[in-house]
Amino acid sequence: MAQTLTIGKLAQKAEVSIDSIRFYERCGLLAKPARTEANYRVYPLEAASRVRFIKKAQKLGFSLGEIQELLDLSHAPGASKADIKRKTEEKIDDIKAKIQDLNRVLNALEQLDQRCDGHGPVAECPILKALANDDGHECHH
Amino acid sequence: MAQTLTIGKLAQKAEVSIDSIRFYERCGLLAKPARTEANYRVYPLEAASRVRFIKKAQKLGFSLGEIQELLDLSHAPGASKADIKRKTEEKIDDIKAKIQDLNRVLNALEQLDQRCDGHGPVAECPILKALANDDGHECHH
DNA sequence: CTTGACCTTGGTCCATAGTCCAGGGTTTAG
DNA sequence: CTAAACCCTGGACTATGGACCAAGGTCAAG
Repeated sequence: MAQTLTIGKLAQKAEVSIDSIRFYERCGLLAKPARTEANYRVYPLEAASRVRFIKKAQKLGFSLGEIQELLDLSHAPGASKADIKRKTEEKIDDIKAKIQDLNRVLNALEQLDQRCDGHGPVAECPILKALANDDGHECHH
Repeated sequence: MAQTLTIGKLAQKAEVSIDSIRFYERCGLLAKPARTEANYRVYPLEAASRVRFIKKAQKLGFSLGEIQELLDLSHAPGASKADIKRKTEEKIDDIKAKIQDLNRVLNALEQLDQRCDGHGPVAECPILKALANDDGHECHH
């Protein structure tokens, strides 16, 4: 019977909120669906796969804009696997760069943390001192 | 002569924008400064250290809200070094968690990437297929 | 005295990915 | 028939960290 889905059923099947589905539609990630007489959205069953595609790609670090590019490519007649692979590898590099940034920050924080024994009043805190001192900025007159 | 700074000079010394300084003031990170007759903000020289404190802490991953907590602690009479050390360690854990999340995403992306040889039309792309298939969702009827 | 550089307030706007709400109409179960 | 559960639109709101704007006042150099 249910060859089609209402927005609520689709949301349930794809495990997202109704609002998200309307949002994806506004962004162009989801095609505008057919409507009933009463102006209700009517989705084919395959719409659930599409929404889950979006969710999975999001979990892999792709933004909605990037996901749209992936979906566009997947329908483009001239597109090749290399195009998708390239986008994947760009994202990989992207994430590696973020990890490196975070590792640098982590190292800096750990070094500060080691300098502080955690005993005594805040006035002598080496962490605060490190943040407060003006290394390399005050002597350019 | 210049025992004090205008907002423009302060911004220049601390290497931030004028807008940032006003923004920090609105957020309570920077005390409201004295004013001239003409209603210009007048800062003591030490204000530059304070602004640079904010910038450095930001580079270490602290949000403005967290920085305000650090600054509050640094002036609280009962605060101890342990309080600062604790906040630092919380941030360390925070960043470690982010790195782990990113590493998980990275692994998943790299596995997908390896599955694709990069040759041929997009229709057979294993990456898109992996995102499109409905593992573990379609069979609960 | 005029020009340009600086300062003021209060407000809007950006990206991101939605959430929530009001004020309607519709459909379904009892 | 009625109440609950569903659907519609459009707009406002969330957090973050500012950037940018208009329209005006002020200050220093030439």
